[in-house]
Amino acid sequence: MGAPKQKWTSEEEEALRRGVVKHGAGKWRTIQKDPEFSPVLSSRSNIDLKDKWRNLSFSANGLGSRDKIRVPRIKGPSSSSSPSPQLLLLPAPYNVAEASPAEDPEKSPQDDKTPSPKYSAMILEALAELNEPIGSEITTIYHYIEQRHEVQPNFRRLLCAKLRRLIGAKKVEKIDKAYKLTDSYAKKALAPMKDSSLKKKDPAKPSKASKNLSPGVEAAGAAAMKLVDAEAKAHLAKDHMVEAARISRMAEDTESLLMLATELYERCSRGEMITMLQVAAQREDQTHQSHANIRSFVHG
DNA sequence: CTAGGGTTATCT
DNA sequence: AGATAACCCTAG
Repeated sequence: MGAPKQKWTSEEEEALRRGVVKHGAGKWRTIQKDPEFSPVLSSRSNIDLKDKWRNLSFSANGLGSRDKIRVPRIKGPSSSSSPSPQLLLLPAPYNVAEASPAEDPEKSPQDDKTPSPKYSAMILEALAELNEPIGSEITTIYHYIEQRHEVQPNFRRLLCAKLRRLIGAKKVEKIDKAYKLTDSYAKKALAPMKDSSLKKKDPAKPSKASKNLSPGVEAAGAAAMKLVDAEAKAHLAKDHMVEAARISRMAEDTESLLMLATELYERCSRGEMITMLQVAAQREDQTHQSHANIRSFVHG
């Protein structure tokens, strides 16, 4: 079968564009059947057209400009004056004007701690944090990382490749559609926590901030946490909660913390996510009133 | 049949 | 390793 990979030719690409202009995006079968483009696109299936158009769209508006989220209209409908046959080729992704490598004062070569986001680390951490015995679905991992770090629109595709690489490195195991840390790697990851207390690689690590919480508070918090975690947006909530706690630095106050959890719980129950800054702000504003509410919540 | 998620191959 | 393009699979 030797069909290594069939790259799209300029003719095919243009035929596709014209087809979309003529019939509209989504009518792949129609375009492919149209005698006008049929000869050129004979070796392409309707699905191929769709996929190609998707790639084209992402490249066109993914990085350069996000004005039009979809359908990069090539030409106006009544343009019969100057066809300009080959000016249709897209200028490809406009890289967001990367600064010249000549000077970069803020970048010190010696500081190699975080040269780049390091996707591998993010994935590994996500997997470790999720810690699902059956493994984590790729979309779950994606969402987890998405809220933790700002990612690009093509990150999803990247994730796939990354995962595959990690599997090759025996760090990750794939079970059906789920990904999980390999046993050996998990051990290795947990082992070095014996004497390396100076590990401040990630100061924003959640861990357990609660120390002297009263039973009631702890239970309520755990309950809220659990419930939230069950939802799809759980990762978001969890992390944001921790973040908020950090920002406010009033986490020591058990009631404050509970209040946060309550807020989160209520919001999440309604199905939407909110920015923690808002919650934090609200919290400060209505601290006094909240205490009463919290008590009611705990007892009721 | 189409839309979208997921996978593999190939190029920087 | 990061990114992109082509390809495959499945739900609606």
